Amino acid sequence: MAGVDATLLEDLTRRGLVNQATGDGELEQHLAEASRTLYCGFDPTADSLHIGSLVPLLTLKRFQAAGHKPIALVGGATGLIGDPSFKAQERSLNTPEVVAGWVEKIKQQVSAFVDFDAVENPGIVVNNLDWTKDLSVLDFLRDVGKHFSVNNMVNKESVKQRLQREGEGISFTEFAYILLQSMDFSELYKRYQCTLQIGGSDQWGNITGGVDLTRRQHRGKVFGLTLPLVTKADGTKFGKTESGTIWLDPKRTSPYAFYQFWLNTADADVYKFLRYFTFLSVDAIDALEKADAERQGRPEAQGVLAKEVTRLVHGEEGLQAAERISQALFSGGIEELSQSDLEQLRLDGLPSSELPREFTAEQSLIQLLVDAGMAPSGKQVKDALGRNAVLVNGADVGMDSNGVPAEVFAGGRAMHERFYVVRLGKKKYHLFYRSA
RNA sequence: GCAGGGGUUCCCGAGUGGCCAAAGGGAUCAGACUGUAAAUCUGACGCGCAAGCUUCGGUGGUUCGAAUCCACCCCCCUGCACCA
Repeated sequence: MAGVDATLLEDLTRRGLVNQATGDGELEQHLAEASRTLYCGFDPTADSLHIGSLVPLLTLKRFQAAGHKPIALVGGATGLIGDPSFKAQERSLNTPEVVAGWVEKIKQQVSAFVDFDAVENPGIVVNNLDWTKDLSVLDFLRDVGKHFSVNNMVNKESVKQRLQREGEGISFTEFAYILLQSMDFSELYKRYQCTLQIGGSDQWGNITGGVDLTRRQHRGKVFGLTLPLVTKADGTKFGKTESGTIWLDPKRTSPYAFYQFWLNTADADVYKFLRYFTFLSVDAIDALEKADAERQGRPEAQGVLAKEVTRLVHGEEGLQAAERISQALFSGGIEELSQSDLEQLRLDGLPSSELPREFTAEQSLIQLLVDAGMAPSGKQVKDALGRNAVLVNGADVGMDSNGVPAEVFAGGRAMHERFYVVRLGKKKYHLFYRSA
């Protein structure tokens, strides 16, 4: 057996990645002794994971790097039910076809973080639908249900608000979710000698359920470890921006937008995020923090964070593209961009739209920008226009230009005959062009 | 099924006949200041450039006028009953 890195848990702790663990410290020894198999589940609630899943995903990777065997479980079954943990309300069910489609997408996504070819400790991806789809209700109730105490389940913190809070209830379906997830752990223990489940802190109840079930069904000693919920210092929700959730799928969130998201991390959060989301050593991160503190002005940490995480998720190419765009837009001189630079930015994922040859009478500048997705409502564009916050190829456009888009996008004002870089506010860019 | 409580603009939450596109807070957007920060201040925040238009679970009604009153319906919560 290849050696395992016995300091893994210590490193995780230093990173602040350990929220809770079962087993009174026995886990550390368990992991230090031998290469273990562990798993983490990802339910398909959309066709892509978002950055909320990044912490567990990367943690799986950390375990593998330390010599353990990771299993990424995609919840083809659990996704059909819906995890009630700490959810304020019952969710509507998705059809089996839809969930099955999502499962495939999530499988692929997850696969990027697990090394299947490691000789000693290859990872695998499984789907819990495989061992639940043919299970009969009676078998389920007798073999699994019998091990659960409703009294116990009712006392779980994760469903408390649904049980007590006025205005919301919980269906039996969601209430039974924990049985399914617990079954997964027990099943993986049986099939792969999986002895550790990791997950977000909201998964504690489900994880301990699995630990108990494994013991009851197989007299197996298994462990659970939860990771902290990612929070921001200002109290707002992590992973959301003006334009919505940050997804891992480049079709939903371009590498550029992804990169920008991390680059905009608040100082108060950035070092914590570096520990959570990168593989840089804690010492290196501490050193960076110290250097930033000593230097006046802008810290380097955000740049490092954006670079590292974008590379992890979108690869070197995605990172290059993101950096090219960011460089071009924010480090001055858009007017110096060559025609091929502009073309490249478009390919790199800078939001862009084609302009019509002729403008109709109804087309106002405001409407054009709204249609391009630069703002959700015309009011915002109007506000920006009124404050000279709209720039076309570097020159600001006032409210009086609203009615005359043909003038704003006149051929003579184009870059290389056909490009217009429009900036709204400080950070929102959009490339308008006419086909060549 | 019965009784009681409730469904308001992204969220929380005021509003119980006109002064309501609807208080306040949060989130969000823009401006100033900055570091593409934070904090702070300013403006915006249903839709529409505007005139204006469409909202307060749904449908009808009363009224000059309804988020506010009435009727019916839908949904949620709590308790009781039913299941026994």
